[in-house]
Amino acid sequence: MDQPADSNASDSEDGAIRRRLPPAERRQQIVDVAVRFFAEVGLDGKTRELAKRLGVTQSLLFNYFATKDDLIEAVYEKVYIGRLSPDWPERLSDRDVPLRDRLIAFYSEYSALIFEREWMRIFMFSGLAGASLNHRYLKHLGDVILRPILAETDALARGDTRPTMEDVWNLHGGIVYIGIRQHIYRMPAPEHPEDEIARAIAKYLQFFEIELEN
Amino acid sequence: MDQPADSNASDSEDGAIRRRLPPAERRQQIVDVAVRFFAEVGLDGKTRELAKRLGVTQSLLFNYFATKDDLIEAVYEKVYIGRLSPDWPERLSDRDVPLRDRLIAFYSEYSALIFEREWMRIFMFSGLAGASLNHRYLKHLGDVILRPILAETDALARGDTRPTMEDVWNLHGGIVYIGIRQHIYRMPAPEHPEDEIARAIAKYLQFFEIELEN
DNA sequence: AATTCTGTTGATCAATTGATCTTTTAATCC
DNA sequence: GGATTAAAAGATCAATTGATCAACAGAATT
Repeated sequence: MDQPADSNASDSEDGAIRRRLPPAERRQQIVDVAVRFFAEVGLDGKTRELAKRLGVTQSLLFNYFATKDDLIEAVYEKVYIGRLSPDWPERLSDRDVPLRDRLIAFYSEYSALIFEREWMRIFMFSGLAGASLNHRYLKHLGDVILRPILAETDALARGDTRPTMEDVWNLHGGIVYIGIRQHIYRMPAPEHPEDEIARAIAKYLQFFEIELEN
Repeated sequence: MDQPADSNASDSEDGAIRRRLPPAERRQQIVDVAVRFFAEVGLDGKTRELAKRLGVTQSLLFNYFATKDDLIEAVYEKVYIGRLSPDWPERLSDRDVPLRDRLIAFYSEYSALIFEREWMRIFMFSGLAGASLNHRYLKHLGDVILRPILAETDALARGDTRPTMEDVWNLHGGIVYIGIRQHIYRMPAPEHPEDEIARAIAKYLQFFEIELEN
């Protein structure tokens, strides 16, 4: 029932037994499972249940993380790290490409990253808990993504109403809310989020009378 | 320090001592404080800390609620009940008033209700916990508010792109996201949310080429 | 094959937590 | 003013929880 009698216990790609992993690998495995676990049940999830999911003793966790908070910190980092690739500021500012295309390119890629249950929920849990990483992330997002979007919009806006930072937050929020509905509230998702993203962007650009070719 | 020696301990409007309240009043007081408490620390907040805030013994809570879950259920109800006044469907459908005015009226009133820390956070906590009240609320919102908005928009839209339910969710999400930023992520809020709401609505209507007077 | 090394287990601790129950005491009734 | 009622306190239970530590066992080394 448990596992075929494989004399060598430490292989079997994603099997169950494999005891005695090298530390780096075990640590990574713990963090991977912890991300899914805490994303599902919240940061108050119990170490014993996490250990059960890992097929491992609860005490083993404390060989790799001094405290539960340390483990959660590792979960944060695993989830937050690399979520915003560093070349987006310049790609968003590349005026050889129409702004609409830049925005669609960004939000298509970005939404593929964040419309993901683990990210979305851990981001929300950590936000509610007031985690500093959350604040830093949002500040970074504002500085590095939304502010350039505002600058580009402002450069192209033709109407008499100038775009503001709040306009960009509104665009952003409307898009992110798709993921919130799906993963936080577990409501049915739109079939083609890309289409909704494109529409949101069109709405945004049209408001400032920015033509498609600019 | 604690309280002037008021021989009758049970008055003093919002003072500290007043022991021995009538049950209905005590129950209400517990729920009121519990709403603020759980909104702040999450639904895993401990009964002992809640009791301390009430200036009451922990065991007293269980004289009014059989279990902690019962208390949380009471918190849900207190927070959810009456959040959507029942006359909005017709007010949103009153074509004697320009759609823009109807939308602004609704979202001004609605945002005043939901841009509130307790509501926003408990809604999010309960959403993450998968509470059924949360699902019911969102379904209700969709049926009773967003669907009429869609119908009204569709009746007035002049362009060749027809509005969809996702467009309405996008409008809604963009507005709600203001509150999420403020109360979940604790970011600085826009000074005049009403202005941002009006702008979001303008964006929405303009996309479907709906004039201000319609 | 024996030895060493270390990843992992199992037992256990102390603090915490939801919940129960007896006792106390403030308010009401006669 | 003393008796009665029930709201609240206080003590306590059993289960849970994060964390510790000695003992075990799988793999590498010699």
